[in-house]
Amino acid sequence: MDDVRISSGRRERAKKDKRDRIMMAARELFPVRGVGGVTTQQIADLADVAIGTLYLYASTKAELLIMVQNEKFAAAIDDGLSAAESCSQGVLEEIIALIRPVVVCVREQIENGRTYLHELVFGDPAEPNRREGLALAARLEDGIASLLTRTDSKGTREDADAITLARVVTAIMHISVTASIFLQYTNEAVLEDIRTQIRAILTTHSPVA
Amino acid sequence: MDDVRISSGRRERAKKDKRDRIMMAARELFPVRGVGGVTTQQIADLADVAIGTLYLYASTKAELLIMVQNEKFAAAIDDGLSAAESCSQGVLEEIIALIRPVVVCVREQIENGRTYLHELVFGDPAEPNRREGLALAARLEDGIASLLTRTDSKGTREDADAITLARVVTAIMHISVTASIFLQYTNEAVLEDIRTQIRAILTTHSPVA
DNA sequence: GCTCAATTCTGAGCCTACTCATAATGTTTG
DNA sequence: CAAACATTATGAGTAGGCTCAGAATTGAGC
Repeated sequence: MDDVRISSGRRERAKKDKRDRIMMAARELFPVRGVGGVTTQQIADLADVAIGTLYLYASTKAELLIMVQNEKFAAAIDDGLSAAESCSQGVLEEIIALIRPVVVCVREQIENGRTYLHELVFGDPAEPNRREGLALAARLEDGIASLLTRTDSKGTREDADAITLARVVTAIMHISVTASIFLQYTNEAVLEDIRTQIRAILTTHSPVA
Repeated sequence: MDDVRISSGRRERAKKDKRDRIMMAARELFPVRGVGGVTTQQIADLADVAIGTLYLYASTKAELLIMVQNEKFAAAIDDGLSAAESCSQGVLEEIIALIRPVVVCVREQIENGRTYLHELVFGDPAEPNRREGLALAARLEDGIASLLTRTDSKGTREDADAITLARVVTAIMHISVTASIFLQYTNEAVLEDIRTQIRAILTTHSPVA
């Protein structure tokens, strides 16, 4: 897939097999015990590979988590995009509709969710899975941006502004989902809080001088 | 200070001494090598206490970092507050003036800075030093909020909105300073990026429906 | 089939944050 | 002053993420 040499069948198949087993093991263990409750050794054992091998396929425990969470994240974004589609209660609610599945998904196993978000933002953007996760985040941001441009049919807002505002919305969401203070909140309470912030940034008209 | 019993001198003094030595050791080592480049053992050695003792005074390595960074953070906020005071180029620039020292301070040793911010937001808010750090963050947010209310002499904006917007500004700053993508940027580039985002949220007027 | 190089796998071992049973030190009481 | 109690200090030990020197496997050339 990424090498010029015609790599022989057996090898490739064995590698794919291992990769799959590792992914499956991670997919099974992380949700149940949480990142902190699983050791890489346990994942290696369940995948039936040596610990060293595990680290041949994922350079980091976080990378492993990202692999797993990317799938859920992607699904949530898809849900959000179509939910936003069939929602005509104004930009604010459209954005919320888009965001809701993501917030719910991240908070479903909050430990994994917040670690995931943190690792995406904080970790090495070169690592392949992180790249993919960042691409997903970009997809989300684009979705928000297009909601902002579309509804603004009066032509008041520039496209650049929409993108910028989308970034801000993302930042708001990130903090509201990640910060410890909100851990005890219900999903709806968090969403309400996010709604308040988005409303504020969409309403403002200031003398920016 | 926090106990009813009249605790006798020697004990108290010894404790204060140790606390001070630990603080000094952390203050000396973290900036030079970065959080990741220092072991708790090294700090304990320099402070001339056993490793176990270290953990009697700081429950975590992160706590230790927070202790040290809180001081810098506090100073930066003070700088920012007075800079914002003597700046009359409109809200936007006032906010930037307020924020600039904080951004600079956090990015001075970026590893420590971003770890600090993350630990503040992510860690257990009950731990004493984190409490203090969060109080500092609140101080910053209040500063921003009051800039927003003050300049808005037309009475357009509610106080509640100002506080909400201040939270948003904080979120923007947090991400722009923490995310790996911005690591290579210069301080001014980061500030320019933050400026763009704040301008966007202050300019918008949308049909919120 | 056999040799040799390239690739992949392995797990003992390293590093470091953090704990906890025990020792040392200080304080109060008789 | 000694005994009894309370507080604080100690560092060997534990746990878990991650590495790396060597073993095992595979495919190519003959």
